[in-house]
Amino acid sequence: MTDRYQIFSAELGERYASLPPRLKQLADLVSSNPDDVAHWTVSILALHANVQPSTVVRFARTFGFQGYSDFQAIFRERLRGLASSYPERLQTLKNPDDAAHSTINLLTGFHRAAITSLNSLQEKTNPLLLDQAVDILANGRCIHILGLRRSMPVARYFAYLLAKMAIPHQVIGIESGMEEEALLTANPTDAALIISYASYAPKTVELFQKLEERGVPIVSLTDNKNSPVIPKSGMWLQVAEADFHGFRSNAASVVMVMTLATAIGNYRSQNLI
Amino acid sequence: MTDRYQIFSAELGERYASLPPRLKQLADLVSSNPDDVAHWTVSILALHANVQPSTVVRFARTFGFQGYSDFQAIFRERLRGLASSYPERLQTLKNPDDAAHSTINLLTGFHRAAITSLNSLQEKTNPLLLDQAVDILANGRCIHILGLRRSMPVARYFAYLLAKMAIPHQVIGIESGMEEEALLTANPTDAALIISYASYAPKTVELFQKLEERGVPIVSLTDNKNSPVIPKSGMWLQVAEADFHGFRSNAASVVMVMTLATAIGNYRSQNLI
DNA sequence: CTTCAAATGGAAAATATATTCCATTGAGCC
DNA sequence: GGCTCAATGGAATATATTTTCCATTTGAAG
Repeated sequence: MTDRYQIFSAELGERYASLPPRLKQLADLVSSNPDDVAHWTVSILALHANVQPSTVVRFARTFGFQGYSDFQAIFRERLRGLASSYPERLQTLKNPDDAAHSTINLLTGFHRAAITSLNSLQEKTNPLLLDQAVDILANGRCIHILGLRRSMPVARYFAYLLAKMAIPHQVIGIESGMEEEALLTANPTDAALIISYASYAPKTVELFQKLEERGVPIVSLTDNKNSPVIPKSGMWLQVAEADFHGFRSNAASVVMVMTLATAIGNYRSQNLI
Repeated sequence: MTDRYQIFSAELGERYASLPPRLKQLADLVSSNPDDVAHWTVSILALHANVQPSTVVRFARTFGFQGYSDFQAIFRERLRGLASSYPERLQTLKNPDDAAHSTINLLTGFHRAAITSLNSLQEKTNPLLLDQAVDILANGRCIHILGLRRSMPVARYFAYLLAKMAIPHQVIGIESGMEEEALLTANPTDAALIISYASYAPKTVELFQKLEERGVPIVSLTDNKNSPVIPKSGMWLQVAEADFHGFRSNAASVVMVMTLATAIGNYRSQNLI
C-alpha cells in the first residue's frame, strides 16, 4: 500500500463534506475504483463520473497535484505495490538452457527462481504453525541447527543471526565427521531446526532420526509432506525452492530463517529468557 | 491471472529460441517486468530494453497484437486481475512496526524487503558491466572474496559456490585478525570481489584499499556510486538491499553472487581455464 | 562474392491525451 | 434584485504517444 495514495485518501475523507457537487462525484468515483483510475485517461474518468474533463483536472489540482498525470501516478503506484507482493507463478521460458547464453540472462533466471520461491513461501506458510515453531525454538535451552550440503549456507546464516542476539545454538555439521559428538549434548530441553529439501542428504536424515530418538523438539523446514525429515510432532514448515540452471534458490529459506530468528529474539526478550 | 497474458507468455516461451536478438531483449524484459509494462509507453519500454521504439511495435505485432496499445492491454488486465485478488489482510497493514506483533507479519515484511531488493537488482544491473565483471573474476588466478559483518554470509555463499566448481578462491575475513595475512598472496594476476553496503565496515574499506594498492583487479558489489569501495577501474555493480525490522535483506546479493559464480564457471569451462 | 530476405533503426505522420483559458452558470450575501 | 465569487463546461492549445513507412544493415544461403 503506497503512502501517497493513503495520504490522498485521508485528505479526501477530511475534505469531502466541503467539496462542491462535481468534485464530490469525482471523489466518490475514484475512491470506489482505484484500480481502474490507474489506467483511465482524463476523458474516460470524466465520462464515468459524469463531469467534464477539465473538472477532473481541477479535482486533481484541488488536492495539490500538478495535473492529472501527477494524480494518476499515485493510483499506479498503489496498483504496482499490490501486484509486486502477490503470490504468482511466473511463467518460465520453455528452454532455460537456451536462454542462459549471457550473464544478464543468468541473472534474470535466478531472479525468477527467487521470486517464485518467495511467493510460494508467502502463500504456503500457515501462521499458526509458524507461531508454534517459534514457541518451540525460543523455549529450547540450546538450538541445534542441522543443514547439510546445499542447505548449509542457510543453516550458517541462521546461526549467524542467533549469534547476533546471543541466543545459544550449535550448528551440526560444520566439521565433517564431528556430527555424532555434537549430538551428545542434545536433550529434550533443547530444540532443533532441520533444513532439508529433496534429494534429502542421507546424513541429514540419519542425524534427524537421532535427534528424534533423543526426544529433542524439532522444527523442520522442508519441501514436501512426504519428506523423510517430518517430525512425529508434525512440526514442519513448507519451504519450496525453485531451481534455475542446476542451482537452487535459497531466497525463501533465508526469509524464513530471518523470520524465525527475529521472532525467537522477540519471544525471548518478552519472556525474559 | 488473466488468460490473455498467459497465452502470450506461453507463446513467448515457445518462440523464444527462434526470436532475433532485439526481440529476445524485449522478450526478456517484458517477461521480467510485467507490472511495469502495464504503465510504460513505447518509448520507455524501448529505452529499458535498449531497442528502438519501432522494434517494440514490431515485437507486439510479431505476437499477433494490432499495435502496442493492444499488447499493453494484456499487462494491464493482468495487473488489474492481481489487484482484485489480492489477499485483503495485507491491505489492512497501517504501520509496519505496529503490525510486527506476530510472526506471519514478520514473514510478510521480510518477503517484501526481499522482493523489493530483487526487483531493484533486475532493474539496475547493466548487462555490459556484468559481463566485464565476469571477465575480470574468471581470469583471476585466485579470487579473493571480501565481505564482513552483514555481508559475510553472502561472501561465504559465493565461496561455497566457487568451491563446488573447484575454482581457486580465498575468503578474506573468516578468522578475525587474519585478514592481513590473507592479503600477502594477492597480486595483479588475481581478482577480488568486494561486497559492502552502507554503513561500509571500516575494515572492509581498509582491506579494499590494500587490494587496490597491490594492483588486484577488483569488482565491487555495493549500493551507491559514492560508496568508499568503488575501484579506480569503475568496476562496480549496484546491489541495493531493502531493510525490514532492523534486518537487511540479502536476496539481491545472493542472486548476484549466484549469477557471477555460474557465469565464471561457464567462462572457465569454455576457455579451458 | 553476390543475392535476397529479415531485422533494425529512425523519422514523419497520425492520433491521443493533458493542460490551459475563458465564457457561462449557480449560489450566497446584502 | 443586484453583486460577487466559486464552480462548471467547453473549446483551443500544447504535449505526448502510437503507428506507419522506408532506408539501411545484417545474416544466411548459394
